[in-house]
Amino acid sequence: MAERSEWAQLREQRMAEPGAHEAYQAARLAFELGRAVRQLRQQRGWSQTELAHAAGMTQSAVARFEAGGTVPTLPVLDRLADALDADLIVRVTPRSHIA
Amino acid sequence: MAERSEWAQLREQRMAEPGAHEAYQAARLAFELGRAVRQLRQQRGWSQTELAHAAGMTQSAVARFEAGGTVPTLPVLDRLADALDADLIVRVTPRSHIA
DNA sequence: GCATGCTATAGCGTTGCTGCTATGGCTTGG
DNA sequence: CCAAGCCATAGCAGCAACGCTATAGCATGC
Repeated sequence: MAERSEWAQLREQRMAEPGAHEAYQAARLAFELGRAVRQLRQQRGWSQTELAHAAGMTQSAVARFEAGGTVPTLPVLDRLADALDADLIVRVTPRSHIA
Repeated sequence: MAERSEWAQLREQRMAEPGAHEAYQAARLAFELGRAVRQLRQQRGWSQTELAHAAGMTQSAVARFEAGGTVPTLPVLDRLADALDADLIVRVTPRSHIA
């Protein structure tokens, strides 16, 4: 874990900055979504290449996304979810309990 | 309703195209999210300008988003939700029931 | 009439995600 | 050893969302 990818380091720097609460949350979201998708994919025994094809993208895009390389856009998330026979749920709900 | 904005027409065209299932879903999501945010904002009795300021953006950005003008990105949604004291929930869950 | 406040659009520069190809490392099987 | 498959990155073009200013429409109040 000594050396990391370019964007992984950049993202980490961002998250460490003082007034970066928003960007931090976004990066965190990207990370967790990536993990969720990876989990679903592996549960189905699919390779990144297979998922990529099913979702209309390339293996590199899947890899980048799963690693949290970028904050994905909703269209992409939707296609991935669809390929995985999953539902994409996006909601803005009044805060019930403070994090 | 005879004349519409540029992007409203563009988006409608996209949604009408034959093989545009994915883009259609994205546009739909944008629309519903916009409505949800607008509702929350109005519940608080805020103007677009006030919300914009609280979320670190301008009134025009809020208006464009609420009208479904663009498919919002997760960072923006997060900031809006935060300004509205709301939680942004994004999840990819295995399909429980077919739509 | 005029001023004020709220919302909707237009136009434009900037940023960042997407989509792609190509490559390298790693493991497994022949 | 070599081939094949999987995953991670780099580098680049293209494009859509963002962020902004300015403006117009439409009410309301003076």
